[in-house]
Amino acid sequence: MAKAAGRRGRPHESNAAEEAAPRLGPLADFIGFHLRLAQEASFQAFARRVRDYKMRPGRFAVLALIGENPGISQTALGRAAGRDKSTLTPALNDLVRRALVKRRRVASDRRSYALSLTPKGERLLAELTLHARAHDRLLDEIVGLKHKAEFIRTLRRLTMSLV
Amino acid sequence: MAKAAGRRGRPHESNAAEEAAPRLGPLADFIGFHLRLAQEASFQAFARRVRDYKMRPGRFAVLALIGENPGISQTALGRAAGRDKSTLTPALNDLVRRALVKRRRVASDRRSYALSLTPKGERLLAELTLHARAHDRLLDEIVGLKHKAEFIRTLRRLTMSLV
DNA sequence: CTAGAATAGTTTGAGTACCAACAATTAACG
DNA sequence: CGTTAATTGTTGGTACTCAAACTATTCTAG
Repeated sequence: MAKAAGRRGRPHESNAAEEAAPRLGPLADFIGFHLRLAQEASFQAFARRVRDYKMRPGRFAVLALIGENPGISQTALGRAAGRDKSTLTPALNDLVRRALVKRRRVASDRRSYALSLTPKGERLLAELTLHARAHDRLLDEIVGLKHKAEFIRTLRRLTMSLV
Repeated sequence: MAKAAGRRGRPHESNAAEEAAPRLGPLADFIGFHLRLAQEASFQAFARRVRDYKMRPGRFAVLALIGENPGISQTALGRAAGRDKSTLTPALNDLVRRALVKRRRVASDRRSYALSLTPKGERLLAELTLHARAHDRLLDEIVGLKHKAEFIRTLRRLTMSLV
């Protein structure tokens, strides 16, 4: 394997080692590798789409989860979004500063916050959701509507099983 | 003051807003959202597995791609790994410092480097590949061997189509 | 009632990512 | 040849991530 080494004289040909399509080797069969590439591609595509809102997929997910679960705590939000709670602190600071999210102290447990959207946050979420739907329709097309449900089930199985 | 300010002592209600399983709302149907969660879970699981080597999935992919394509340039490596070239500079600095990768100047194009593994790099790659295979066998089990090929094809389609 | 454990959120530090701007080198074309 | 354009890798700026250490509060034994 991996022959084609050694000759150093006149590299008149593919000297530059796989200019177009490098070999993936064992990587080609690794689910994790392709998972990462696909996730990054989807992430970038969505980020480009909503660039004007200064929102990226993570922020959108936070906004959507708060909108869907008013009163949720930061810790629970982190679990749902798959992010460490320490990651949410600056993100929420930003969203609160932009008057999209409200942090309300909870009387029964003064350690935690109850998060909710402001009317402005609701409006922005509604608008972003339209873009997100459009983005996901594109993904649907690529995945194929027939396979979508099964594909998402598989992704969820991975998420759940690996913790 | 402000002691008995409210009604305490009735915490049997699910006041804390979705403690166990928050609602996902529209997110539940978004491929990108589940893609991110699954990728992160797989990433973490692999990172835990090879923690002792001070290697993470991205570094492993870089090592594997160089091993598979000796002489590859940093730019081509970045494309293959789905990373910006500027991201690779510090990563390669580290790998060179650890004597796992060699940077060789190319006579025919003195702008670029030809990357290759050192013997030590080859050995580490071989060892890491074993762990990667074990990790991926776990993923195979979750995905189901029957669906693996189709699953990877779908991921590749996403990567290629979105660029 | 009180000491210790557990939990919510914040801070800090290291790592990783992109992009834009840059110097050095090479290619394209008159 | 010489001017201009493109490419390779690096640097600097910003952003996002986790994990560990920390503060404040609540829970739990005893």
